[in-house]
Amino acid sequence: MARPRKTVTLKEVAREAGVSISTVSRALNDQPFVRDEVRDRVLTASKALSYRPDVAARSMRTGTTGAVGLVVSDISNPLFAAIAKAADETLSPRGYALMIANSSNDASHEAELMRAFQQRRLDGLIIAAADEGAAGLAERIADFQAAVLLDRDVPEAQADSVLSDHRTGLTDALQHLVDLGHERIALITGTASQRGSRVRIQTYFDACRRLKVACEPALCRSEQMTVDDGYQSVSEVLDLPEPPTAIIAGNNQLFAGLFAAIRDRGLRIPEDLSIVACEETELTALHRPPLDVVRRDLAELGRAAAELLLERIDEPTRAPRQILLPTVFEARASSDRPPAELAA
Amino acid sequence: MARPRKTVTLKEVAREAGVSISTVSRALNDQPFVRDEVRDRVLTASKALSYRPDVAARSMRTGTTGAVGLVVSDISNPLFAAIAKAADETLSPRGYALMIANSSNDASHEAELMRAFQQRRLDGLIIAAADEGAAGLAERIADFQAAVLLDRDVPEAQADSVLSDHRTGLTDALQHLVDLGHERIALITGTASQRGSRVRIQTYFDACRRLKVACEPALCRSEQMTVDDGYQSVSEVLDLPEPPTAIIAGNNQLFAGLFAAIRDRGLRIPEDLSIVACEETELTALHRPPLDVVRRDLAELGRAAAELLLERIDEPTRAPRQILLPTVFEARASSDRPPAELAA
DNA sequence: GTGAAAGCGCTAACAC
DNA sequence: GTGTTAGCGCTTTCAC
Repeated sequence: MARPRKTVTLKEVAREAGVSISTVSRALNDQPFVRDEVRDRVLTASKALSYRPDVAARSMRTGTTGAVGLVVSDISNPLFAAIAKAADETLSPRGYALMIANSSNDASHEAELMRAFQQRRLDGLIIAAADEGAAGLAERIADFQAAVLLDRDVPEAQADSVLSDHRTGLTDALQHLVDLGHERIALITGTASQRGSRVRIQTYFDACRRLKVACEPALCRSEQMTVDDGYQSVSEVLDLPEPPTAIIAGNNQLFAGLFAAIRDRGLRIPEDLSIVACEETELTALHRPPLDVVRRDLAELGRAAAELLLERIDEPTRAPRQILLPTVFEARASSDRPPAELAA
Repeated sequence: MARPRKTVTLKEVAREAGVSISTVSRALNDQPFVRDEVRDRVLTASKALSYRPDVAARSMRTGTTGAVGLVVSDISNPLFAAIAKAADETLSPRGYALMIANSSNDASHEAELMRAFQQRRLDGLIIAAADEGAAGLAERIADFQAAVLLDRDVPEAQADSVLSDHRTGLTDALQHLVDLGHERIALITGTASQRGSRVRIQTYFDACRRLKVACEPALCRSEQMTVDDGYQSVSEVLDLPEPPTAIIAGNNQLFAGLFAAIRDRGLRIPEDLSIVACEETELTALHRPPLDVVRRDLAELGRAAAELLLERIDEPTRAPRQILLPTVFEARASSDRPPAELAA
């Protein structure tokens, strides 16, 4: 079972440098009370043998590992890449390595991944949990010395969090559509077990009621978040006796499904149907006509999460903090007056 | 410095169960020679205290960590997500956790990440190196007990590798364009320090020569691989005295740049210009008209890499193996006869 | 300033 | 079958 390791240890460096193990340790860790001459000798020996400290052994003594984890619910979502990149760029100058794991939106796999990270004694965790209501999630989060929730709401976990203000962007989008004359607007969004979708649903009903437009449950779909789900939901909504004249997709996967569905039906944008995407992607950025979008700064999200985590690691007892980042609606050319008005 | 860890140890479980530490270890690791009654007692105690083994301590003894690393050159490339997912799905049933890290195509950051993984004594590494020619890369790879290269060529590393047969798909694409009557075809591809681009360049010149069409260096661009690079290269190629009538983009980022450039110039596809993308993405899949594409099975790539790695871990001395996976050209509707012929 | 030695949590000989 | 014990490589008292 035990696999051999041809690893250079402190002991060998010590022998090479002609000093004791503890002196090597001190010299290598920039501690005081080492003569410069000795320090040089140690450094030379260490370099010569290409010594690499064993993190496992060190962390057994110190309790720290210099690594933090990122668990994302869906790695195939390109948005996450921007977040991971920004987090990495914040953490790595501070000496932390970022380890990413993917739950594929499966709460039980996610639990396993968290356990794997926890057993590796990572110094912290940034997590976009698949299901905020999963049994034991708060405890699993609390197992970490430091944890930051990524646009998730798990009150019992008492963790720091970075949240997007989905309400503002979506409200502006709805206002824009209503201003154009739309009275039946559909929202296709993801599972209510994630904060983003929950807020969108709430916002949708609030705004529709306030703006005095159709506010029917049939026009607001909350499903899983795959492309296929989006396709299916859009199809059903368009088959309603009174179909909507505008559709908002709550995330990029659903938007891809929406896009495919209207393409397959031969609908023109925006003449036959107005559409709005939440999240900027390659598709929304490059399409002609330009597509209306509710954007947010994902790099800022990742950066803020990483910074919150670092602060928490430094100061474990501080009260949990939330950071709320804006979303912005950007009108482009995928919305227009509703078809009935256009015909008139 | 030392951060306290409120961790349940074997010792405490042993006390709780009223047995010795080693018995607990045996019981928990499904080893023989433990009475069922005792095993049950241990399991109960372990559960009651919610004992979690310390991977660092264990790995210090066994030399294994149960974790493997994946280093990608660009996490913002959605293709990698499919690979990572497939690799994860192969590894996790076998008890391995996959840790992903992103080099952002920066060879020195990549070296750091590899060091971080190596110091954590990961059992293996799957890597899509940013620069095949980076100094010391082969040594860094050899530092790992097991390593698999992902579509990269680093002969000195003597590692296993999973490669895509870029030649076949691209050759078929070129043949298709030439059959349509194109005589000036441009290739926009990435840095020659990665196998994929190198093969494409070679294939391009080989095929153009064989097919007796224009084969000028000015039509073959090898740059970095960002969207902006693609945009820039395409612009330059289209500004040539004799511009191409068809353009092939060597990856999805470059394709996005290509797409943006022709959109900004108001060129119609395929009437004004024929285009082919390497790699299927949201954009190529959803666009109207459907876009010609050179596809490959990314999940298979990830799966094969993971399997190769597992085999290597089990059998460290085996001779290195390569697996070559196909690419397929799929003609859709973004290629047509060249503009001159269409006008005729 | 430097070395000797303890011990982090665990597994694997080796006793019994 | 079960307990005792010796380290894995490292940091950190504590002597000197």
